[in-house]
Amino acid sequence: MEELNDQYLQRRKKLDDLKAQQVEPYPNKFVSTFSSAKIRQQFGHLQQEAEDSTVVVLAGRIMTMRLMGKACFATLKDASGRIQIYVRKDKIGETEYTIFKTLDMGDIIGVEGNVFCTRTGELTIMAQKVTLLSKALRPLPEKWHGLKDIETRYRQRYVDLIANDEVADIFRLRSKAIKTMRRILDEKEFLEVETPMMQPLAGGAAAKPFITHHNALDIDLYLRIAPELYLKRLIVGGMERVYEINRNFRNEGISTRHNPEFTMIELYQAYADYNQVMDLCRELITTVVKECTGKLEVEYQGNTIVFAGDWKRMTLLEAVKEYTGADFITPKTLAETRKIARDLQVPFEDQDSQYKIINTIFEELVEKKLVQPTFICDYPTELSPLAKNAKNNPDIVERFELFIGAQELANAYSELNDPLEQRKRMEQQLTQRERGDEEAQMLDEDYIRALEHGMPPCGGLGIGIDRLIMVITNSASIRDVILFPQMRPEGK
RNA sequence: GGGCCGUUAGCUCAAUGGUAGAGCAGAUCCCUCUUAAGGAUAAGGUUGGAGGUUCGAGUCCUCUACGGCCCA
Repeated sequence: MEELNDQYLQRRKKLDDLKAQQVEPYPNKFVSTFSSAKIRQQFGHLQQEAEDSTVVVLAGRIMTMRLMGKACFATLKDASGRIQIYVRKDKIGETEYTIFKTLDMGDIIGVEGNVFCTRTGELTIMAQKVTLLSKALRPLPEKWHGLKDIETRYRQRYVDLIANDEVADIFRLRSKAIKTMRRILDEKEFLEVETPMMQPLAGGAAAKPFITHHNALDIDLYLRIAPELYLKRLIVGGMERVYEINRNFRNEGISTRHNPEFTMIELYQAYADYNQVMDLCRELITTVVKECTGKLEVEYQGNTIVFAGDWKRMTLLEAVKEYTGADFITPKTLAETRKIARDLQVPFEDQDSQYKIINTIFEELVEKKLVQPTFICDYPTELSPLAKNAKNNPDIVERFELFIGAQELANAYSELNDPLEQRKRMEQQLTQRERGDEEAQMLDEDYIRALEHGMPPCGGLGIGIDRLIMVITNSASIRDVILFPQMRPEGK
């Protein structure tokens, strides 16, 4: 345990004193009848110096105290907000007041009393009774500046939530966004399902997995990098419309946009193609933005993002041409492609194919410019082993990615349902894997067996929930929208 | 992985290479309409860690831990 400071010791002493006076510092339960928000709602009409005789019971954490001899104003914080209480010696009694005076900021108390409005117009509870519900042994951060230290905010999110009211707002919004998505999909008769997080093969995306071990079976298992292949097995099974909202795990770097575990919604709709999925994607996001922010415009990191109206749609090659000037719509040789990449100062490997280089150019130079909602379509087949070919071009698949605020928010395609083609693609991935591409996909024989039973034509979509929440809460870092972001362990 | 920046009291922040300070919080006292309450008094530090340079290091150098930003 870390060294104990004076304030901790002081509070420990107060704890002992309370026990000596037969005051239970950690009682089992407390029944409250009001929240701070409910009090504001029900008594907010009270004029200055007006009073209501209704008795309210409320619990919360003491955030500030203004002690004046025989009376004290304090601010309580509960899940719904803050409210002032007024504790007077002549109202609660001498012994009780003596105990009250020993309480500290950070302590959790219950208050019983009636509501009035002060001379200065602040809605306040006149306490008739105060009950200690939990003694806090550690001091609160500074009451005015809150907790600023970013490292402490992430490592000790509980302190962050106590000290900085706006933090909980972000997570309330996050919850609302997810509920909204569930509601929309439920209305469309999608079935919410849960598929394995621990998989014998990590499929469905190009990413490095975490590996764990099952002792009884004595096998290694992967934490999933995507639920895709399982959800599509359900489409084979006839579920027709399914979605899953849960964590994926990717064993990669940590940045303002990447956390090793992150939340995705993935959905699959039988008999749909990527164009229908595109409409659904837009509906989901605009509805979430509208219901969470009340508007269809969002300020994000200095830009105004407009969700109303049609969203820009362009092919990958069109986007590369528009934002870099490099024209691959007119076919180029590999040598010409390499030269263009060098001229644009985009790095590539000798074994990279032409489309891989074009994709790198896109990632390096184009993504950062896609601030307004933009659908990028028609990806190269070799980079999309689970997507169905475009009708007239075997090099291209029916796929789109959605970019908002210069980051990828969604990925979707018309799902490949030809088992023979799927086997060929997975075998190509295996070859790339053997050549050292750790992110190439694995060959999943059971998945191909499932396709061999016949999967209806199907559209699939994945939306990165964390990044969507970043946009609607104007958060610069993914850590601001994840309650407990991954951190290196504290060295002691 | 590379570059830059940061780490000082519980919290928020100061401090030309020359005695480590302030505000809040905490302690004691005064105070029954305060709201960053107010007034008085006293206290609170191994400056992230380990080395080094120097008469003298929070400050300069090296290493290291953790974090932030940018790049890959």
